Amino acid sequence: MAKQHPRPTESELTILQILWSEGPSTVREVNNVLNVQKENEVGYTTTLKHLQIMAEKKLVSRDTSTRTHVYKPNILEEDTQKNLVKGLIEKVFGGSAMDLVMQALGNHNTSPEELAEIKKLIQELENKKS
Amino acid sequence: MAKQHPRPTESELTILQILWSEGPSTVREVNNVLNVQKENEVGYTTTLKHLQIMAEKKLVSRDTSTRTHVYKPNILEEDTQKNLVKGLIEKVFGGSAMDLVMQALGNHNTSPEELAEIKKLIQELENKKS
DNA sequence: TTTAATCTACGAACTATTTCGTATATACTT
DNA sequence: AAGTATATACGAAATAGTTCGTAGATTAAA
Repeated sequence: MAKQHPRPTESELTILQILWSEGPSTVREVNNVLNVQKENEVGYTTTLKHLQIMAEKKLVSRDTSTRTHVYKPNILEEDTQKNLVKGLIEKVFGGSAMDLVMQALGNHNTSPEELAEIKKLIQELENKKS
Repeated sequence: MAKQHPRPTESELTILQILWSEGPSTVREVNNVLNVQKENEVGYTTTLKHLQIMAEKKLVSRDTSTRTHVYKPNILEEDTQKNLVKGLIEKVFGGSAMDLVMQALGNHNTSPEELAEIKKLIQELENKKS
């Protein structure tokens, strides 16, 4: 059975995104990324604190062998997406994955190529069923 | 331009679900539903307080003409779903609605009928594009 | 080697959310 | 009418999340 990590908060999710896309990073690096993408400055120690708490929660692990610690995500981006989608489906769509899909497709621009890809996936799912 | 309601919290969302499915309800009624669906009892005044706050935030409106107030949702379920999906796509799927769809389809059981319905929607979207 | 820069740890303020007790008013029962 | 049940309002404790200042240690620069 897989371990049960607590659900990341908003801020934690933002930081996880950075770690997923940038790879293992120092507090300074994470903080820099935060400050280019956000309009409102985030203090260095704020980011530090977040990462420390995330380490306590085991959302990240860190290498403390050098003075400047290096943090890396301890959970997979895909698993996190999966959990959040699952939660949303249960919480807001009465358990119907399809309702969410319809909503997402209907209200957001999706290119013909993407639609084709989805069709391919549906095809595969239909084959698996039979 | 549409009005800007604050995003409902978890608890508020739970209560909104009840109002959407049950229609205009009293505090007592909402509280009863909460207590059958949840394992842990929720105090009456807790539910009352939630609804009062939600009224302040304009998430619900209430009829106070009788002693026992009647609350009804002030926002549409569909709009709320739309906002939450939009947020999730931006926050967790890098803006790609398709990634969310793939995730949702891949990880949850979807019946052949539902898949057919999604295909129909895709068809419509493709026609619209051309 | 003194000074400046940078790092972690820690505590604490501040805000948001959740929960409920108590007071007070109103309606219902007997 | 007296007593019980039920309603709203309000305050405030309890919990969770966010933000940052300050202290002390370590490294880099002058």
